[in-house]
Amino acid sequence: MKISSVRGVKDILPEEVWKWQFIESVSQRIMEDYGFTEIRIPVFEYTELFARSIGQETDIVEKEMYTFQDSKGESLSLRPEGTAGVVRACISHRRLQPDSVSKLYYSGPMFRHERPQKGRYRQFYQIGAEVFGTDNPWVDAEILSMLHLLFQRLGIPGTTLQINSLGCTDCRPAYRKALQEFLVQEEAALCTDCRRRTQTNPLRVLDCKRPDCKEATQGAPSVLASLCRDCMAHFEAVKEALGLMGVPYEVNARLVRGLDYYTRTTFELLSDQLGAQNAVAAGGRYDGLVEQLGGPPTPAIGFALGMERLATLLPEETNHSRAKPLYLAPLGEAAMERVPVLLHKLRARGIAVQTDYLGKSLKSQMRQADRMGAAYVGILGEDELSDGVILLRNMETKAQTKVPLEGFVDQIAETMSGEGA
RNA sequence: GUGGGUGUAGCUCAGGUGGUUAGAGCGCAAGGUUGUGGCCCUUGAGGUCGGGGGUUCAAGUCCCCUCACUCACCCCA
Repeated sequence: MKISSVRGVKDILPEEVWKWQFIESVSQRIMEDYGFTEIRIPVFEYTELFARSIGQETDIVEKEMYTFQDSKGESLSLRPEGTAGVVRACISHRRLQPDSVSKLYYSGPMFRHERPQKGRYRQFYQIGAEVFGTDNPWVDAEILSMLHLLFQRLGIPGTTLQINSLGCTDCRPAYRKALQEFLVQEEAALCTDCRRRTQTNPLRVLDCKRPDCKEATQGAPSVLASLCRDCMAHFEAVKEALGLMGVPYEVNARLVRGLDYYTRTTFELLSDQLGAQNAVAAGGRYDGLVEQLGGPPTPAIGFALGMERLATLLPEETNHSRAKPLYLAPLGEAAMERVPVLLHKLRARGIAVQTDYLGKSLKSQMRQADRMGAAYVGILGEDELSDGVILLRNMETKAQTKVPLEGFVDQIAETMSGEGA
């Protein structure tokens, strides 16, 4: 029986895995520098957690979660995103104290049952970060500057940062109502989806891609114009800080987020090279979520970035070269018998060394050594064995020297460290 | 969930109007040097032509179904 992988998931093969390692190591470094520490949370939670945080009415919860019952009949779901779990963990462990800030990051697979598409998989990897305990607008700007720096370090070209503010519980309801009234009047010009959204989630109509809908909502009231004084001041401060730091951005008053918990600052980092799935990173403030999930009132902000999307944007030349190994080429059975112990001693000294296990010809072994980028090849044949030496070939200069078997490990350790290999 | 495109060796792809043993390049393996890499040359391995059904004397090629991939809608990182 031929077994295949599940639809919408993919293997990250050895040729490509460097991209994930690179993204992980660079972002980990930056986030640590910004004062974030890692938290590792479960891949599944009670379904209710996601329903209450992301929003019962959202598509993610309504039809995209991998939900199942365990043997006790509890409804569990594979996480469709990371923020809910992080918030839950912080509440569970009572880590959210008044007047203190905590900064956490996470990474790992998320699961959503969507139709697979370019940059959209059913198991996909995200890196995310959250700041709890302050609504200081400088922190919003700090998060954005961190993303800006991250993309710079990764060498990702052609991205733009869009920001918006969705207001708070004081000012958003009024805006929502005003927008709804406007949309009802324009209803004739809207697509069927947008007519439905007018009732369920009017803000999303602003995000519709259809030209007709865009046209019809040209004159729609702007969120930004309806912000209360505090939200307005907050948004102005974020923009000012970004300006002072030289982080380029665009204000997009139609930028709306899909998850219900967002308040005030929201943002997306868009790429011009990804087709329809063009959001590489996105996030925003969610000042009400912690309390809503049963924690103390705690303002918070965070983001998540999609690793697959980022990986496709990485310039190929980013590929880092790994340390050039030593290749041990035995010839004949007597020589091959000496190999295991020799390998062990070399590796115990921290030397990267590889060998042939198939008893191939020297020519084959040389080819193989060349392919794996070996710096040196140690040839051990009958002649060498009887002389008690190993013939050490420098693959770059082609120079060959006889090294006594006795001191081989020490000598090669010195030779290879001397070249920073 | 809805539409469009595509499915031939590990990879990238050729295979007019259906007609004998299905091809190339790259990659892989062996050899060209009695024990020596990159270039070059030779040879070789590797394919139920996504799967199933149908039309036909004959199907990789036509028809139907199905699955997968892909792009867009939708949704979103």
